[in-house]
Amino acid sequence: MERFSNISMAVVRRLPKYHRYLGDLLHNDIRRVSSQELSRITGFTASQIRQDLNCFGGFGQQGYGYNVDELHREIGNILGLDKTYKTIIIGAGNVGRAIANYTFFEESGFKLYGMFDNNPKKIGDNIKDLTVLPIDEVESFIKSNDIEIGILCTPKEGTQKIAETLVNCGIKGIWNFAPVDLKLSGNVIIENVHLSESLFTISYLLKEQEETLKKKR
Amino acid sequence: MERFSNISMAVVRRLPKYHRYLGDLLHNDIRRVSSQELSRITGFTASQIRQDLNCFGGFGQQGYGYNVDELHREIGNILGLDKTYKTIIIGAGNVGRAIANYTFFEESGFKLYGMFDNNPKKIGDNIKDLTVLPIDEVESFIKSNDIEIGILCTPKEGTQKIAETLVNCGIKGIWNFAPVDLKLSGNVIIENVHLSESLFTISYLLKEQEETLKKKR
DNA sequence: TCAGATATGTTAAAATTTTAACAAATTGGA
DNA sequence: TCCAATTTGTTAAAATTTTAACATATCTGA
Repeated sequence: MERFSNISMAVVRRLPKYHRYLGDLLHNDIRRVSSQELSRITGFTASQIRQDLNCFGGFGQQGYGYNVDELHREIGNILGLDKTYKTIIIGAGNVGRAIANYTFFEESGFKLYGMFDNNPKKIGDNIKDLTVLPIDEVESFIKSNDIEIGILCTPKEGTQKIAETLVNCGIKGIWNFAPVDLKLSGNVIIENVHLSESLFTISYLLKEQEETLKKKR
Repeated sequence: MERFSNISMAVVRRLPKYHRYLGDLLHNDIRRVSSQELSRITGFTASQIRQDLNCFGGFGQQGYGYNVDELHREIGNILGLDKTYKTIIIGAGNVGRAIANYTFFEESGFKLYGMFDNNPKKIGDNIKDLTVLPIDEVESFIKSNDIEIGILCTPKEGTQKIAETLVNCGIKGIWNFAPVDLKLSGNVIIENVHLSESLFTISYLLKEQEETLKKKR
């Protein structure tokens, strides 16, 4: 991924974990934490944690550590969790429905405004408090509702085309569950959840482990 | 992740992509491909592709390139796609149901043998051709059916405990959709799908991009 | 108030990952 | 048959990421 920022993706992908663990600490009324303790909890090295946090500023205090509440809030801000985002789901199949009903989604500031499908059997279905709309209406819907994020839960085939449509409508981010790598121009953010690749990785690791265990014997 | 193999996770995570793109080529009756062409398609550098493939053996031929069919098959074998795996799903909520109905899952050799939940309202539900069983029965079920992979679609709270149970029953791999990092001893493979972290990453990137665009103006 | 303990921010080193370079092998057309 | 073009496998360099080291600041208990 080509980006302008000097923060590496490796760091970015650790931020949500920090946020989650700090939330846990907060939940347990722990007010103060050192990088060493965070290391014990998260499994990252203390050095890495300090270095990561320092990308965004000195949140800690020498001799004391980090204030849990403050750090949790700061990372939340860095992650943009203070904002809310308007979203739609394309594809009202199993995955689309699961995301629609995923409570964490709205808890994190992502508000679902609409669901779309091209299958006449699904159009008109009620999912949560929404009615599935025909895909033809997606362009006008995005424009009139200022939708920022599109969630693609479509089968492989139509996905590239619909993604292009979304980008043309000015969508800013795409959460892609379809097993394709989208080729899109412009400044759109793409975040893939490639379940098939995740599965294949398990398959590989299981096979690898079996072979290593075999050799050890 | 600590592993015995000298193949890095970075390489492993690219293998499913190679496999997918080679499948596409095969589907289009393309018999031969160079690392340069693969680079164009996949977005990885030709150098990286050659280096990755060479971790597993010399599949290509100088002056010719790679035979698509052969390479596709070889990578499939490396990924262990020739095998089948017996799986169960824990948690018959939205995510659990989506996975159960995810056709790609069974196409890839993962056979779903059972679904479990602790909610009396869900126990007895029919999902696909399976009936949701009470979680108390999971131990005996795993042992008597030689289940190899457990798919955790449970809420945050109970997940660590149920994972420990699975490991004690001899499960080999866990596909974890719960927003927790499992702490497990032994040789069990853990593959996380942390949707919340994926969401937060989008949120971060959107905010970052907005700020960069603002500066440019 | 003082001194040892603690723990950050930061710089430097080590490790890993990616990219580049190129020799050697093969292809394919004249 | 021969030669230029192609393309791999492999080695070396560059870039990135992680880990270690340590000076400096703050805390805490006596």
